Amino acid sequence: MTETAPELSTRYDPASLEGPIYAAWEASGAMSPSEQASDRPTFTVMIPPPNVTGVLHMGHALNNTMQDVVIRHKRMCGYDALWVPGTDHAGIATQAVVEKRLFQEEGKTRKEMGREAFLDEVWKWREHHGDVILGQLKRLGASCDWSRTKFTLDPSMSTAVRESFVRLWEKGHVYRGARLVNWDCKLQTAVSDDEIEYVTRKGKLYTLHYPLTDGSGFIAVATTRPETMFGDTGVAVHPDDERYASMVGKTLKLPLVDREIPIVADDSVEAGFGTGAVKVTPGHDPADYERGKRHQLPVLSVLNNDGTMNEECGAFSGQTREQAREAVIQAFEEAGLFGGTEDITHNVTISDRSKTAIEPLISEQWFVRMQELAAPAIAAVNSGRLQFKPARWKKVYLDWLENVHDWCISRQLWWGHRIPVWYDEDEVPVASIEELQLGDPHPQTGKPLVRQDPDVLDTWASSWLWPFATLGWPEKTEDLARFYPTQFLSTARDIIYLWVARMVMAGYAFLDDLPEDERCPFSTCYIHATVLDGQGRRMSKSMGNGIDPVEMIERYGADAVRYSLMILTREGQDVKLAENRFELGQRFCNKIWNASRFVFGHLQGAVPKAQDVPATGEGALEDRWILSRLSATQQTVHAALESYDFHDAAQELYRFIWDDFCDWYVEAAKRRLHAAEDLPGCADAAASAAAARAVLATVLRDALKLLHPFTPFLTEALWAQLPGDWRGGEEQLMTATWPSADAERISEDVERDFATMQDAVRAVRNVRALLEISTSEKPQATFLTENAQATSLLEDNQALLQFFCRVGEMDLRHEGERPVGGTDVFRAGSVFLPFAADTDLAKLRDSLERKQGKVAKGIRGIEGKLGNERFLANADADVVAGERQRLLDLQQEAKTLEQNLSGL
RNA sequence: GGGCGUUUAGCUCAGUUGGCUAGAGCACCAGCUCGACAAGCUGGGGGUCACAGGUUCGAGCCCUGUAACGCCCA
Repeated sequence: MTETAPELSTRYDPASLEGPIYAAWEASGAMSPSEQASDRPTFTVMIPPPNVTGVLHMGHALNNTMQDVVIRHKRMCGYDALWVPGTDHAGIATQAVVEKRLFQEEGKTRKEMGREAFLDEVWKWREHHGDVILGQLKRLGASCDWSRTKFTLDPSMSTAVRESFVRLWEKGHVYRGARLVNWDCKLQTAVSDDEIEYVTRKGKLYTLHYPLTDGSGFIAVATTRPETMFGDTGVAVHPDDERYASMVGKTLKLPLVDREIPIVADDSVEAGFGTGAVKVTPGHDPADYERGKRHQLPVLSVLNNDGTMNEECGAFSGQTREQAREAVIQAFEEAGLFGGTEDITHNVTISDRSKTAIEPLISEQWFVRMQELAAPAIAAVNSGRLQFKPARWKKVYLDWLENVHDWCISRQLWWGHRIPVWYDEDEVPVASIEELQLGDPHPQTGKPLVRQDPDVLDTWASSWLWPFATLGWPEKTEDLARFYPTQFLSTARDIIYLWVARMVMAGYAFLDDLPEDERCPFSTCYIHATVLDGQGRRMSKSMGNGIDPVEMIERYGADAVRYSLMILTREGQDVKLAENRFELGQRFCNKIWNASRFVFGHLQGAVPKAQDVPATGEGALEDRWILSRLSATQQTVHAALESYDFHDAAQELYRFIWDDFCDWYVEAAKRRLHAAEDLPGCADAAASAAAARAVLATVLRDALKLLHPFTPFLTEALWAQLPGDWRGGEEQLMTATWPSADAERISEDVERDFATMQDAVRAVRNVRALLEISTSEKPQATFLTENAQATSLLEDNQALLQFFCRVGEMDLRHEGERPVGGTDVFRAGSVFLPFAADTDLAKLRDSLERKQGKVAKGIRGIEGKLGNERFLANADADVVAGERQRLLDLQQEAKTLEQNLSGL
């Protein structure tokens, strides 16, 4: 008799299995939905495209595991499941990476190289270093349809981007103009409001004295940026500030440039900040820009695009901002106009990309008018067409859309979708989906086109088309008809407005030939947890506190990483991760592996048949019990997956596999399997063993299916070991059918009876431990129950009880003399094991007394309730009945404990 | 300044519409070479549910306030 299949080692070894299994999945083509549309419903997930330059981090691992769990579940449920993968060209990031490398390795700058040569280099770089992350997703087990992989700069995506731009242009949603934008001086491009962050830094507040033109003194202005004074076109004070009331309306002579500027009163000035008077520099500060507008002050730009002072700054021109700051202060000191320095902490605006200070700068850029596009995206959430999970993120989404600003979509970069606008010699623009040639006549003016707009579009201007451009839009493809709108989008909270809101806007803006309720690009937006390190800090490259998922996959296995992430991440809550947390999944995988080895060992040479499984309501108690638990677990897991409660599903599987199946059913089955071996030729024993084998096979088969979305490699490997009959002709688990619960098998009575058995076993084990009875000893045991019913339950399952308790002769009764011996209570009575000559009663007595204390406390609590008339009057009848029953149980337990103790 | 989240065992976290003696995993203590698994098995100890009020017959859960930590927006 072989207990285990020889090819299965005692430890699960993921490294040797994962590669071939993934290759087999790919070769099978099962990661793609069926070619032809059928009556099967579709289920579509679009991957949030990672940067083409990126490598997998824990956030990706978490997010993509969830998507894979969803897509595998749906695939098994019979959907035409499609998960579209791809990458994002990440304009600024990618260009910066290649620019840096070219400069370091070859000493070249992009400007020296020219646009085309530089772009060639970026494409080459992408060819060799891009899409690493997609390979890493395969390591994780992601079952994407790789045949549909998209890149946001693919020709089909370019077509979509041009189409969208021209449509917006034609409807007047896109415009060009000079506005104050966030300027990244290092990368020398505009960035949108969403690509900047605020950091609190220590800085200095300088006081400068501006003399009044009428010679009646000066006004002291407080500023953190003295060097921008060349662009000052006014000074503002609060209208209620009495200190300055008499000065409002007068003018000042701006030092160093001798310009006359007015003093204005404006509500936005904080009288308590600095001196209460602030310089107004509309060309270099968003707040001042607004103030300038309110008071019709001119806008003056004093910086070049690289952040140096421009020709407006006279002798200071050409200096850097830092140099100019020092020089200006010195000049003010020399002129006797410097009022001193104060240390402060203030917010500095930083570019997400270059991490350098953002310079607000007046610049000619392209913008999208957002308000009108936002309206249907707002309605989508309000109508329930789009659901957020957790729901609270709806508010974040709506807050942004309801206060949306126009979107600066042009970037002064080369890597990206070039703006499809051409100009004639009079600078009259025209937007075109088709590539226009210089020299061609302008469609409206007829004059020759002399240049194309040099700028490219913001990367999000291609990403926002992702849910449908990946399916072929603007072509009316079959894919688009079949798979749009999608069902599930899972992403990080920090791109709710950068990406999620814009995708919804785009769906409504561009898919206008679809009915209203089919335009929203997805029905559920799942906002996943943020992965933190063991100390609760965000994982970041600069802190070096990240955990590399690929390294974890290599150490613990992909399934362990996936499963750990799923069970550790509760919905909507950040997850703290340390490397050793993956041991949880590793141990669970190993448990599944070994439980399967046990089952396979007992199926070899004696493959049970489906009809060996006892009919509903028949068979051994443990059979009925585990089949009840199996169906209940199927229901719970399925419901949890349907509502995207990954933690709950993972938890329930853990409990079922480890506690119910391994600790109880497998152990219980051993008795019958061994009995059949020990009694060859005994028909009853053989039948009982066959039933046990059939139940083992049933539970394992369904458990592997239920586990598959979470631990796909392990379960696929084990599936291949399951006897063919039990695979039901489904050779590949990935595409096997999801099990449906047999509700008839779920029985409260059976579960209650088995729980009584478990409790009796625990009581015996506890006494054995207290009396230090070794496992090899088989003492006589008495089970004194409360009533005949309990006794007959134990009698019916006598052999099982004896096996679990490792006892010899058993005395089962509900009346008669109370034996002397080591004792504990269980939910239907007491157990007694005989004392040995040298038994130390202290531990036993201590244990019983502690229990007595707890029971007494419980009784007091319930008596208090039941003695309260208002409780009896107000509480639900079943709650009162429950408390009454509970009191009886506890009183019984107290009485038993009392008797048992006095018997010692 | 506004918004959101968190606070339950030494650690990481569950805890359903308010109703059993508040649960799990890890860690800890004691004992096990048990015919799948020592990445295992068995038993055990461990909690003033952040704090203060309130509602209720009854609060970890609902309400008000406070504190600490974290995130987002301006």
